[in-house]
Amino acid sequence: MPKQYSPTEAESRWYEFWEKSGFFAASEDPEDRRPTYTLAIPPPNVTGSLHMGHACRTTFEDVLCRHKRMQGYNTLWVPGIDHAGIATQVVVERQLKKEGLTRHDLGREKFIERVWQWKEESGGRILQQLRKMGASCDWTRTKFTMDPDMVRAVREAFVRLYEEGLIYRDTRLVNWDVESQTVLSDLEVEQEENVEGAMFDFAYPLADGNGEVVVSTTRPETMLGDTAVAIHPDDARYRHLHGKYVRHPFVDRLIPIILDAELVDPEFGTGVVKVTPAHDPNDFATGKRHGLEEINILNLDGTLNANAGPFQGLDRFEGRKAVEIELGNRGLARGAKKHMMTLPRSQRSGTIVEPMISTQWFAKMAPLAAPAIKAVEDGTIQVLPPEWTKTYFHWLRNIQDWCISRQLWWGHPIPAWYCDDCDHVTVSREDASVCEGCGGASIRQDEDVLDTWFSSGLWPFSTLGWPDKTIALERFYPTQDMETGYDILFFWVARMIMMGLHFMGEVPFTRVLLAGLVTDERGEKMSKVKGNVVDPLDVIYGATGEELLAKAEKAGAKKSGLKYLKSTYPDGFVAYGADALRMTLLSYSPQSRRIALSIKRIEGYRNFANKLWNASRYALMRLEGSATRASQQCPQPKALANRWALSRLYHALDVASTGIDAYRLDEASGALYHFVWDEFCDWYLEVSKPALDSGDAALVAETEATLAHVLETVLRALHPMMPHITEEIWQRIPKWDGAAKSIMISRFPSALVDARIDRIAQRDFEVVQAFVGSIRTIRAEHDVPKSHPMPVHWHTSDEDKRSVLDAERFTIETLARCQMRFEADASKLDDPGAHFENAAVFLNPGVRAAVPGVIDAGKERDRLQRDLKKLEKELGAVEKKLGNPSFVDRAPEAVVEKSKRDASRLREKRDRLEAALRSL
RNA sequence: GGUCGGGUAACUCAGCGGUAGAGUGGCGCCCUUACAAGGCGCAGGUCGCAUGUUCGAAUCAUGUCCCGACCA
Repeated sequence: MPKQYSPTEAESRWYEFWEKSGFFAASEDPEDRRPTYTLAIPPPNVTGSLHMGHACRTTFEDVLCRHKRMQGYNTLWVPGIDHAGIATQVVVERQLKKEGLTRHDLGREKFIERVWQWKEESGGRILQQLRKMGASCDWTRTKFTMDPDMVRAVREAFVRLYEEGLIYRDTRLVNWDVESQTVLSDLEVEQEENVEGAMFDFAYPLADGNGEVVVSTTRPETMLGDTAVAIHPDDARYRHLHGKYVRHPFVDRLIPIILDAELVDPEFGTGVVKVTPAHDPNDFATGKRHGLEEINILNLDGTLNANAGPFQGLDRFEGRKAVEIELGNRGLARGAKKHMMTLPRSQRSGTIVEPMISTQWFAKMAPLAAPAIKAVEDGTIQVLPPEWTKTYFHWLRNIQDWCISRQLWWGHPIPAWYCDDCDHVTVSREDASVCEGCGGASIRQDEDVLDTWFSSGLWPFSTLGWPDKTIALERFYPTQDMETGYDILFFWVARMIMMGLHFMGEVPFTRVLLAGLVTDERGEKMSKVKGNVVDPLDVIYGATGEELLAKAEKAGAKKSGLKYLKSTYPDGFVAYGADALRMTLLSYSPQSRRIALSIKRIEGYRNFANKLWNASRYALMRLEGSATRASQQCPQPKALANRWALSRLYHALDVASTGIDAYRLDEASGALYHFVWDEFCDWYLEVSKPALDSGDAALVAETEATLAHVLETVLRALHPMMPHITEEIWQRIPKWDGAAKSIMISRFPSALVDARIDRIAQRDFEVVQAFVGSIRTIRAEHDVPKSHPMPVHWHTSDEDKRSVLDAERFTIETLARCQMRFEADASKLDDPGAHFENAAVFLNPGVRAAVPGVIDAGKERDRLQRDLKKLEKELGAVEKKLGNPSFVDRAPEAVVEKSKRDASRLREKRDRLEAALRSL
């Protein structure tokens, strides 16, 4: 085995082995009686390529799946991709543009063919990339939301909801994306806050020629669609205007002055509000209240239409300018001032969304939301971390109907047909050829498609074969966990719950696990423009600084972004490997909403992988030539270190299991990390050296057995988190007959079965550790070279400690490079200065010692005084506490007792330290 | 405007009523045959601020100041 572990080659080799061996596949065998564990992947976009968010999701999910699989569950992790309506259409349209074409040149059918062609060639490469993370998905069941069976499920769902009256068509004010030229749901509109804009004032002349009213707006062009001017009914200033009209300066229209207490805040601005029912949500509602005319002034591409009169044909922003200028020309402009505002932007295209009146399909949400609320309220579905339940409830309790139609070509067509001869709308599972209403044959299908999230909402059951009653559906629904980023709690999780409950009558999963968003190490959102995107594949396989820069530049990073990149990662990344990345992502608490990924941290876990690798090298070297093999039975050693190792293993396994079950993967991975590094490597392996070299056959045998056992067990425990390296090592470990072919299908260890708690061993070993530690400190502080022999005169009046230290003498002497001499005469240590020349002293609980001939008195005095100071501070705090009568009276007895014990221990130590100082 | 987070060592974070923790970084000594991607040791914090509850507060409550997210 080489000194350094190199992940790149090993990772792909083992991944291929697992996949080929069929270890990822879930079983539908009717004889298979194992309990199931199912998790549906949040399907990434077909246009997507792996980013840290995916890497994070994948790691968490893979840990959960591998853990359950190793625990004997029939585990199904359903993979798949989402057809991502707008995103995909944009990608293909961009491609066409390079050829000088638009989708309209091709026509709908050809365009869709083209999208499929693109999908086959370059879509879904993310599924390959997920494999690089080690994802143990059942790839044989990979689904795409546009697959024929998904299409059928979507149709079925649509038709049923329609039949139940939960889907309807209506004309209302919607969010229009002029760039993508489609409607958006409320969720797809993002509010950009604190944008500096202008509040423009202008006057409407009164129709009777007796004056004017001044109104304010941030969107002057909308005045072209004004159909009222509103004032507050109680506003004394404008009482004379009641019942009057103003005249529109550009289009021939008389506009009524209406009274509306809801819309108008008399304190704001002039207290007069222009009303544009067709282009503003509040005005729309006002229009409904007053029966106002709704005048649409925009074309679908955002240019002004014929209703804009002289301004027809101008783009909306040109129109704004032109209206301002023209109002100025006519002497109606009344000035403008800066105004901070919030702009609605399309999540997809980024363009400013225009409220527009349009006829669309909607899904009624309230009846679907009620059971979804209940499922979380009554605990059928558990949300972790639990803080999110409040957000979930808030959204569902205030939910608006969901606009589900989109004016795209790529997506699930809406299965509705309109008749030329009558008003009937035919909604049907099969493609319709005649009108259901009049039987006429001249019908045409709705041209719109469904919101992508509509098909995603069916994911947990559509992927299992719904609407058919398949074996898979029967067996694997409901699934257990849904793990995803909190950013799609509404988009997806809530909708899946609603759909699952509605169509299956059962929740789609019993736990929702929400993780934070991955950001750069400054906590800023990763973005191509900022140049701070860390590509998981670069982390896994390595990339030079130049490669990173070139990539960021190509992705459109700004200068400042490139500068940041250059200064933060000047040398790029070495190949850290997927396991190191996984461990890093796991180490962040799921409570935190931000995962500020730091390369340094990844490096730390790469080092951990290397540490594990070298520890294994050591163990394997020691086991070579021996008949000892790792066994499934926990050894029952007699030697202290071996018992201690098994006891610490117990603790680590216990925390790891509890952590995984509670979705505290940070705690689980942390426990194993610290066990491996701080206990197994730092102590146990060191202690095993003298034991294995002792020549004591019994000791050698039990140490070998323990060494093999602990290593093999901890590898299995680590496997869900670091699948590749654990397999690479595990395969080399001599094991029991009939061991599984792969660690991934072996049994996940349990503290009770595979380890052995031993409090006495822990207590005793701590004495050894403290002793060794004290000597090391003295050695380091006094610059005593390790070659220099260090006689240690020690004493204890505690029989247990005495026998531990005697028994472990050889171990301690090896670890601390010292010679232990028991000092029977305790008084010598009361005044070490009198009996030992230039002695350093240390005081461990119950054990005192002097190390002669090592010190510079001045340095030792400093050291002891430093210790004393620390000690006195501690003691002071405890004594103060004990001196407080109400503490002694009111605090629980155990706490008081502990404080008393602490106080006497500290006092004793202080006395001895003072004695040592005096005797210097 | 509403809701929810967060402000702990130089950095990134954990802890969330009983004497402040980790990783990274810093400093010193070591190329000791598992590992320099390492070992050993050391130094760093009045836990945003202010009040309160409590025998006891980083931890609970109230207020306040910053930062962030989501919703309107």
